[in-house]
Parts: sequence; structure tokens; C-alpha cells
Amino acid sequence: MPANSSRISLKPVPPFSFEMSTSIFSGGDPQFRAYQDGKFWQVLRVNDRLMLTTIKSTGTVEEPRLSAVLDSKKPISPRDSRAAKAYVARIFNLDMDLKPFYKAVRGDPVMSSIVKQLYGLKSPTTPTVFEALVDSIIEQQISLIAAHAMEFRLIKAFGEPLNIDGSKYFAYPTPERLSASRIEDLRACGLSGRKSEYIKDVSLLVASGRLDLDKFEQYDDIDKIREELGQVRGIGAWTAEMVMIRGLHKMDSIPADDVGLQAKISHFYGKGRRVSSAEVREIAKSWGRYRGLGGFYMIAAHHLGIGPQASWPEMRRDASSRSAAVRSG
DNA sequence: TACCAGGTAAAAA
DNA sequence: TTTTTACATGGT
Repeated sequence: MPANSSRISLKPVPPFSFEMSTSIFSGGDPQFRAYQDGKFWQVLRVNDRLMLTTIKSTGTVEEPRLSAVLDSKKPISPRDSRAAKAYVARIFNLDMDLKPFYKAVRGDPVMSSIVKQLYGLKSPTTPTVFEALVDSIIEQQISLIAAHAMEFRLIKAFGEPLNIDGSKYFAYPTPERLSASRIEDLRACGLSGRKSEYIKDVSLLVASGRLDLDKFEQYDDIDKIREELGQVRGIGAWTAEMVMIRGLHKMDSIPADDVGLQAKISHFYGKGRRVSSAEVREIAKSWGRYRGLGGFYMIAAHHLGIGPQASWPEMRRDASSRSAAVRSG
């Protein structure tokens, strides 16, 4: 069956750097989600049918425009196009305005230097909250490299395939499919028995409607989200934070226990040792109510090999002159 | 080889 | 109540 194609265009709130915002996906699996040669693609489930969505930039950072091609096995209606457009806007947070964040961090020399170098970078959100939850469970405790290998195995084992132009792609597995999986098949993806149970149980809760992840989008009180997610077996403080940041884009929170974030903050803020979660919270205070975005910028800066540059020695000089003044006074 | 990696629940003390 | 342990894979 030949594929149906449709094209949509989007107008992100500036500034927006498509290049920067997609480059964090450059290590992805091309059968699931990847960024190569200026194009980002991923299979999305739109109105309960699969669409390969391929996006490229047709604008600039200050006047951003995106163009997306939709490929599906079924005809694409205007309603489908609108829904796909909403998904793309969600994934890249196109409607978010970065300027208040940039304004908020002006008092922090380290972050100020980083945001200059990452100007226009927007933090992504998963297409569904469920996907953020399952990935976060997989990423508990182990290295991201190991976790990503397992995530791709899970996607290929349980995700619905889509063939377009002779290439095979996979959509992220649905709660229904994972809730019907066997523990031994989940374990075959490399997951521990414990994580396999968490994922199957949580999928059953979501598929049966007993756990409504989407409702958290409407919550203004993020402590209430922490509390409700924390009731679920397999979701601790860290996983709840990850779901809020990655799945719900609640950026007024920061995963302070995260060892990866602690390592990056230690690096950029010139600490010789790993900072504590209390220090993460203290440093993140200066990022205002966008502290989650600040954490994302730390991780992205490290991933893209960006250094603290001038701000680092400046800060150290300030710090030493301050302490000298304290000593003399 | 051993240890660490973007933790958590359950057992033991 | 607080502390310790098992768990899985991939890189160093």
C-alpha cells in the first residue's frame, strides 16, 4: 500500500534554534527517533493511527519556521494534520518563551555564559506522559548508555511497526501492549525482574484508567503531582521529578538527587567534588522558576561540549576577592 | 576484575 | 525506625 503524505508548517515562539534543540537526539535509533542532516523524525500516534513525522527548519533562530512531512498508511484528514501539529509543538515546546528564563539567570555568571552559547535551545517533552514514565523507570540507577540500549529493545519488541518507503520504523509501545506483556519478555530486553514488574504494573494502571497521567497536565501544584505519583510502586522521588520535567514540562522543579545533574553542576560550577542535592537546590535557586530548564541547559551544555568559558575564572576571581575582603575585614 | 552509572522496594538490624 | 541489600547492562 502506498503511503499518504501531507505537509504542515509551524511558527515557533522565538528565539528557537531547531539545530540546537534537535542535536540532543543525534545519538538516537533511526528506527525510532533521530536527527540527521538537518532532519528530525519520529513515529507519532495521531488519532490512534501511526504517522512518520519528519521535521526540518525553514527559518532562523529569531524568525523560526518549521516544515513537517507526515507519512501514513491511511489518508490524512485536516483534523489529523492539526493533531500532528499539536504533537510537534508539544515535543519541542514551540510555544514556550525562553526570554523570561534568560532574564532570570542574569545574576548567575556561569548560567549566563551557558545560555549565551545555547541561545534558542528549548527543552523537549515526550509525546505522551506514559513514555516519560517508562523511560525513567528504565533509567533508574544504571548508566544512560545501558538504559538507552534497553529502551530501543523494548520499543522494537513491543512497539507497533510502520513501513514507509521500504524503511521500517516503530512507535513507542502503548500502555495496553505493555500491560499485556510477559515479564520474561520484558526481561529479555535487559530489564531487571523488578523493573519489568514496575513497567507492567504501571502500564496496567494506565491502560485500565486507574492512573490518569494526562490529568497532571492541569495541576498547578507540583507537590500534589509528586505525592500522587509517589503512591505508585516503582515511582520514587527521582522518577516523579523526571516525569514532571520530561513528560509534563513542569520546569519549576529540579531532580536534585540526580547523579548526572550533580556531576554536570560540579563541572560547570568548578567544584572539585560531587555537589550534594542540597547544593543543587541552592544553585538552582538563582535560575528562578525555570530551574528545571536550567538543569536541562547544564546537561545539554555538557552533551554539546560547551565550556563555562570566561565566566568561570571571573566567578573564581570574584569568589577569592570576596573571601579576601572577609578575611581582611 | 571491579566499580560506577541520571534508584527503588523490601529485608534486616 | 533506620540501614543494608539485590538488581541489570555497558563502559572504563
